[in-house]
Amino acid sequence: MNCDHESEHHLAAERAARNMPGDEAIGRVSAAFKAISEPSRLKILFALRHGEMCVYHIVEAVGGTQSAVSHQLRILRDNHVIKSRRDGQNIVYSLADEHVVAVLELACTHLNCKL
Amino acid sequence: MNCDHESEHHLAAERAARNMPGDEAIGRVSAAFKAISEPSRLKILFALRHGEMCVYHIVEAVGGTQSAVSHQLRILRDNHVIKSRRDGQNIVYSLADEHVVAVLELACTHLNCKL
DNA sequence: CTAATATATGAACAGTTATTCATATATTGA
DNA sequence: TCAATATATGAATAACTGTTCATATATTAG
Repeated sequence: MNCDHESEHHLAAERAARNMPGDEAIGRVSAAFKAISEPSRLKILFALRHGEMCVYHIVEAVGGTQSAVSHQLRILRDNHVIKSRRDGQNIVYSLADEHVVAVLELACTHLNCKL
Repeated sequence: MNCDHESEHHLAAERAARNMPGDEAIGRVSAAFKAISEPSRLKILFALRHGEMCVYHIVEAVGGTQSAVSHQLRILRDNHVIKSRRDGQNIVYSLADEHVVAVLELACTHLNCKL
């Protein structure tokens, strides 16, 4: 039921268990990646790479209904992937910081997707 | 029903729509992020940062049943997040490449998680 | 203040997904 | 070949999540 317990792998397993982030950290990272993993939300992020936009224009860029986009924006903002500011009647959204761009570009490089 | 159509935002929206990756690319990126977004699979990735491991030791490091871990490993491998090789009776798993480490570290930096 | 515009939100339904259980496949040693 | 070990997988259920619809809130113009 067990394989070699003196092996390199066993040592790696011990180190891994000892250094495993707590559930709180795992949960936050998980939520962030989950937020950027849905196709409709990914489209929003790819759209916002071209500059900040209000909701109406995001809808224009990615398609779908205003309600659906608004729900998705909330999830992205709650997970610190995008940020928002009010400008008169509009709420203007933009990517939270350069980390977001970097992660998207890394993923595209890794998967051979053209940006 | 429309806000300023000559604004910067409108131009950004046009550019965004024009340069939006196709559904195929969006789907691949989405699947990859979805793969690394589930807590149980994230734990596997954090574990594998300490070196390649066979299934038994991954189970040891992350907890859960052998079956559940095996299902998760399949999803990670299908999405090119991890790779595997056979070594006798064991299948040894490891992170696919440095992109994976980089993405995890970016996320942790962004979210102020200690690694 | 009122109407119009822009955005957000709660509830409900539909589709997706992680886990469990039982079982199958593959490799090794005897 | 047979038994033991290591890993994978199909089906089923339970939990989660995205979208829609209806409606609410907030800002501005008049």
